[in-house]
Amino acid sequence: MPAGKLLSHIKNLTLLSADEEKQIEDVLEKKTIRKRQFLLHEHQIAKVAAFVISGCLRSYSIDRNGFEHILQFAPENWWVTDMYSFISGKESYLNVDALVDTEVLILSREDQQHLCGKISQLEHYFRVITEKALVSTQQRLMDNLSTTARQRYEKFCGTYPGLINTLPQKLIASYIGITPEFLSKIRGEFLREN
Amino acid sequence: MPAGKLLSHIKNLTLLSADEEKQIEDVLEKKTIRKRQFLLHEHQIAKVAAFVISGCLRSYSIDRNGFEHILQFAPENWWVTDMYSFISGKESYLNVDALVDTEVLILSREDQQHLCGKISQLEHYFRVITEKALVSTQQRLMDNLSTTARQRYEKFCGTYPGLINTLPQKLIASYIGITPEFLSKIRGEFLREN
DNA sequence: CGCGACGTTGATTTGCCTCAACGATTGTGG
DNA sequence: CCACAATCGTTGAGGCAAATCAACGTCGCG
Repeated sequence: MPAGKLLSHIKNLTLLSADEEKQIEDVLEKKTIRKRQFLLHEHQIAKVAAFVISGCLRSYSIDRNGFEHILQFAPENWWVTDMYSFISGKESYLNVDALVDTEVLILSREDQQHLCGKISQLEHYFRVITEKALVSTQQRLMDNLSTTARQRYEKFCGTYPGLINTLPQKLIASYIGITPEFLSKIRGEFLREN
Repeated sequence: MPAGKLLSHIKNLTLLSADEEKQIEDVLEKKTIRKRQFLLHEHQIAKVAAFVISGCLRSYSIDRNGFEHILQFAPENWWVTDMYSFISGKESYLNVDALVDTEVLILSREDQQHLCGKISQLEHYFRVITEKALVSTQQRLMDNLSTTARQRYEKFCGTYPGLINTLPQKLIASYIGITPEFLSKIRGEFLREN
């Protein structure tokens, strides 16, 4: 039952009847994305969103100078897509690829909209998780406006202790918005203090 | 009929019966917020959100050095609150105040949740506008990670041509994440080029 | 009128970037 | 299973975008 993890995730926030569960399961497609493979390329249309069952994806953009900026890591139990493209139907500006071999459930925007019209608990679920995503993006934005690179790194360590030792530092640097070299220097200081 | 603007806004995205409109109107409270008055102070609990009928609010945080960082301007037809506090019930970290005399409709989280349970079109409305808010916050975050102050200023001018000549430059600087002095210098260059 | 916020401008400082060189680690083809 | 390339992390020298600090003119408002 590959959809089990997602159904549990939904049922943490609301209730579903057995019939509703079945309707949801029926539209989901399980998929494996191998390390370095893409779920979505920029300039494509993001017709689907992915729920991560195991592994880890990331979404990122590439700026005009060729630098990557990571918007989101998506480990177990996270959704990921290019939300802009997903809701507008226009070209995405994000890439989504796998940091390790990853299993996901695929849900198309079309199926999502259709099901949300039929199952009000599902619409509730998506409203609530979108609200949470908004809050965390807002807080990250405010952090970027008000704190130094070092403070952001310390906060990242506190918030994602699990990812620290898994991810290449390159990716952490990209997420907190600095160069890998500068992150290395911050960590240097850091160690020297203890 | 003070709720007219909000009902129109909802009906741009979905359909409402006359009875549903009435239920919504019944829980809304109209309020006037004079220039420099607060809708919400940090460390309070954000029990309500506000929909702006006329005027303009802003939400902002104050960092440990006493500097303000503007998260959002809320002109006509925008919602504003401290989303973090609104959904979690915990202490807010944002302030919301009025830049000019402003008329708003007040909706409590309690009423919102209750009505969304009864009127599925309303839940749909809030899901959709939350998705849009998420997209615009994500794009602003990516801009802050990948562009220079000058590019952000030019983009701001393009995106909010209406606000440029209304707002003190101080506030624009705070929104794009630079000091007022540096914004002044950018504008200096800018003028000298034309 | 006079005070206090605002915008401007210049001198100096600083946080972070750029570029370059070097080991260490990973991974890959033979 | 090894040799070699590619990628990653570290370190240092130098540079640049933006912050800081300070002085000054202007304007709106009590």
